[in-house]
Amino acid sequence: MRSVGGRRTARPVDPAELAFRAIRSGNAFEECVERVLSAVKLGLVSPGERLPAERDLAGRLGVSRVTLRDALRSLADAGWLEIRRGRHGGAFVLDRATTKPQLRPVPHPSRESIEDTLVLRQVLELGAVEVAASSAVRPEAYGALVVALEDCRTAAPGRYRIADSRLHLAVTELTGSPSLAASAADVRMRVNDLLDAIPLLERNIAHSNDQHDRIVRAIRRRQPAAARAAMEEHLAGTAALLRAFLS
Amino acid sequence: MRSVGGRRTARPVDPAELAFRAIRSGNAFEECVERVLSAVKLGLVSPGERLPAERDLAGRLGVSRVTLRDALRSLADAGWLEIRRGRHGGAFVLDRATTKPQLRPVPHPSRESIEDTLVLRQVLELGAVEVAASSAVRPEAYGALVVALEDCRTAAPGRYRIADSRLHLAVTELTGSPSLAASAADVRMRVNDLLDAIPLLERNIAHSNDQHDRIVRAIRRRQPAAARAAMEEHLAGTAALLRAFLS
DNA sequence: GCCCTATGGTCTCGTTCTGATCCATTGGAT
DNA sequence: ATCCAATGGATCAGAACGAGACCATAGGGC
Repeated sequence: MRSVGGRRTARPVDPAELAFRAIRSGNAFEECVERVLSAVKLGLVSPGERLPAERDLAGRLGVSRVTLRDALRSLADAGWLEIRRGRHGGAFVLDRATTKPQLRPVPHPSRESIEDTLVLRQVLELGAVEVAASSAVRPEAYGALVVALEDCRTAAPGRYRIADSRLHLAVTELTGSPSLAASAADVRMRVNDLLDAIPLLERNIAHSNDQHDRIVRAIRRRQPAAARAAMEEHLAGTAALLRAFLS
Repeated sequence: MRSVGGRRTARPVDPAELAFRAIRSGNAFEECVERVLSAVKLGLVSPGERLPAERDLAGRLGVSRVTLRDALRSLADAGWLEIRRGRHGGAFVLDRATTKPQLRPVPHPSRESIEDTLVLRQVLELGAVEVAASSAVRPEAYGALVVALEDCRTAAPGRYRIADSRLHLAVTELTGSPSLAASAADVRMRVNDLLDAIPLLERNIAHSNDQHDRIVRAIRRRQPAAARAAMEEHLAGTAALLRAFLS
């Protein structure tokens, strides 16, 4: 926990702000766009794959079909999806979607906001990798992990961010805790937004892949402490990068 | 991490379910009731204290004043709040609110749901206590922690649950990360709902208070490893209790 | 005693969201 | 060739929700 402690002069969170934080971050339409876009950006649906049918997806998201359709159409207009009709139709993720450059230049995040994100990520991902490495799972459950690892190694630079996200999420999925995986996915989106603001160096990718190897190996050998240590080192690298570039 | 690993045969989380989980858990009214009730049940507002003014609170929650008022009125009808008009009026938490028995007999939670909650809690609270113990904070920041600790020691049995929640949240607030504190508050509510289903033993309370002492001492001495170990033991106790009673 | 201010109480209007129904398109099964 | 099933496309009535204006009430300052 060296990477977080020491350098921070934390101001405690105000209980009132904690209790009465916002319930709705926007309207249903915007939240739908956000959610579907996240699924693409996190590699949870790959190019060429189809989203669930509108009626099904609207049900899962707890939103009316009309609202969902608005969101899908606007994503299609923006070049992320292609919507096809008829039997075996649906909303398909376009190939170019994965290499789309960031359009909206997001406002510079505050120092507090960056720390907030990094601390939460550290807690969730360190905890998750430890749980993943200490749970008893059937050997074939590691399949997704291995695939994601290989994907990171072979991914073109433009697709690296997605492959990396997919691998990290595969770790949290191994914990078997849907809530933990969901929280990790949320914070990973926030990290990705931060990462969009800084350059992606070839050298860092190679380094990351070595660390990924160590992490996955420790998980498969069921060595929680080693997995945690490897993940800690991995996260510290990104965190240092972000702190340096965004302050 | 012994308390979680080993006994579980985790089934990995389905990526599609992760990506397309629900956006809205209910309507705005219900979420308002939920949120305000949480604030009371978690001890974030104490009996006799006033909630923020309607206009202010509605703004914080991102909800219209009409909707918020509906929620407040229904909580007043249910005996949680007293609403007073005029200058220095507002919604005040009633004293009896803290000892209200659980009304709705919640459906028996599934085994998966219990594990989900316990795993997430373990990850968040262990991570938080480690961050809290390794952060540099001004000494007076520990004030809330000490008050909450003392409150646990002196609380009547009917109020113990609230004092305990307040202490655990004080730890997460010390991390300085609003998102982490918010996630911890959410999962703590889920834990409390589980705890409502099992008896509260005098012996367990005494034991818990000893562990609370150790945790707070380690935090104030800035010993992350000791704090984590103490918290791990503390959480394992509750987890074992819940697993035993709810299966 | 009067007025001012901070609060809850009420009303109205416009927007968003939902639920439901029916239509259009496509590709496979018979 | 025909039918059928699985999908997207379109529309509408009504409920939920939000923004704002205005009223009512209580307490404090002058």
